[in-house]
Amino acid sequence: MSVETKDQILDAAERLFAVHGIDSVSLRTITQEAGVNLAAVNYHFGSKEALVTEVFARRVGQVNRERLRLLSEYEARVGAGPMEVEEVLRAFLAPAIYLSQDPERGGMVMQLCGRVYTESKEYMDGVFDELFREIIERFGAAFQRALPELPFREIFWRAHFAIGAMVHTMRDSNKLVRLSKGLCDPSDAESVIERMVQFTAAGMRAPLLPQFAEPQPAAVEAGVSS
Amino acid sequence: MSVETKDQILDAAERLFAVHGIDSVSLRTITQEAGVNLAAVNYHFGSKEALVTEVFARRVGQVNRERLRLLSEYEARVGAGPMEVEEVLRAFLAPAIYLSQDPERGGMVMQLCGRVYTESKEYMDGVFDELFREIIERFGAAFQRALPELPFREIFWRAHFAIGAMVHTMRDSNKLVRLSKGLCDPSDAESVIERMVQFTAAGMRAPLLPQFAEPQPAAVEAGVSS
DNA sequence: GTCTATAGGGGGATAGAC
DNA sequence: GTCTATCCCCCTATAGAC
Repeated sequence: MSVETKDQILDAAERLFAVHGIDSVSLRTITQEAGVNLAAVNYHFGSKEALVTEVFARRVGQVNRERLRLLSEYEARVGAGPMEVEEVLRAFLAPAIYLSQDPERGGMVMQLCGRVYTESKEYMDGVFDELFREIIERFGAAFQRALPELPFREIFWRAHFAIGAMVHTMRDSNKLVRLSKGLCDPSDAESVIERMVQFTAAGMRAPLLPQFAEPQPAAVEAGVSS
Repeated sequence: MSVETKDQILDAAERLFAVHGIDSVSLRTITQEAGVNLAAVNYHFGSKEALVTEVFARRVGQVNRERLRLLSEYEARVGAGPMEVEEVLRAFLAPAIYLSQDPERGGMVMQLCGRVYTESKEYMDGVFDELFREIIERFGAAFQRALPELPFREIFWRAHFAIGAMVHTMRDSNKLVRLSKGLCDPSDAESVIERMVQFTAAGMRAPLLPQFAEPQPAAVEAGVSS
């Protein structure tokens, strides 16, 4: 059936991209790994670029839906009360890291998701923006609510740093193990998530440096001077 | 002169790798950009892999020497006194970020250095380890001294997260500008460094979660029970 | 939908003249 | 040290039979 072939190609491509990177993997290798014919890629996807985009969109879409589900769940739980930045971060970070425990994929997905961010091509910018539009809106608002005193620009910067910590861990766990001579073990997703939440939450809460404070609104200054 | 040709190739390769990535850039493109003959690459470097390794080693070596210089300077300044984690982080982060102000390279180096970490190939593992051996030793000790209550494993994890924030910023400043719709401006290296030091220092100082505490050494337990 | 065969281009590396 | 010319490989994409 056609759906099977398409999925076999997607699965094989995902596996190979995760290990070797995008540019290094040829359609020949993918179709061989998938056990399908070379021409099937162009029949089902049209081009290698389109295949790459679908591989990434499939997994990122899945992760982002789970992120939004967790955030909605937390929003329902706190109601109108205050938000904890740890919980917002956990909703964002856990779905990506947690996939590494998927027994069917043996830790490959973590690397794959890391590559989504670091190797995304220009031709994917449109898809990428669309996949993250709602994420940015919803999580931006949640961070703003958890850290009301922080200018939005600083929230964006700090979220960017947090994403960097996440992506780097997803991509380069091999390097971490090697450089730490085995001291750090990234194979236990839950403890990775806890460490990451702890680190990034502290970073998000860091005091605001005066040079990055918002300029005072005119109304406030007027009130002081009058 | 031969040195000129070699450097022209290195410069052109660095510039092209920074923009397009390693696998996407051919030797033909590099030699064309450098204004030298195609065969010159194999004459001077032996292979594309060797060229790639030299491009990266040249820049990383330069950054790492500056890191060690700044750390030594700070160590001399504090003498036997306590160390501030901010200063250790600044010595590590600033040299990489600061290069983006190099007027001769117009911000390309930030991307290039980002790729050094995220696209380093297996064949570079040996060179990579050698380039970072002294960095890990010296900065590991400095962090341990600044955060004496933290188990070394946690220092390693947190430094890994900090490196992730750095690398992500170096590589993907375009995406940050685009997704933030211009709100975040990574072109001012000094304010990027300050934000990054602030974020990562807070993360490094985060309280130790009980499940990650070191098991008590036997001598201490013996002392308590006796 | 799936295959074979091939077009058509670009890649890294090298031999050998200068 | 530098060039030209070329070998031989692998790539994506597609035409056309089944």
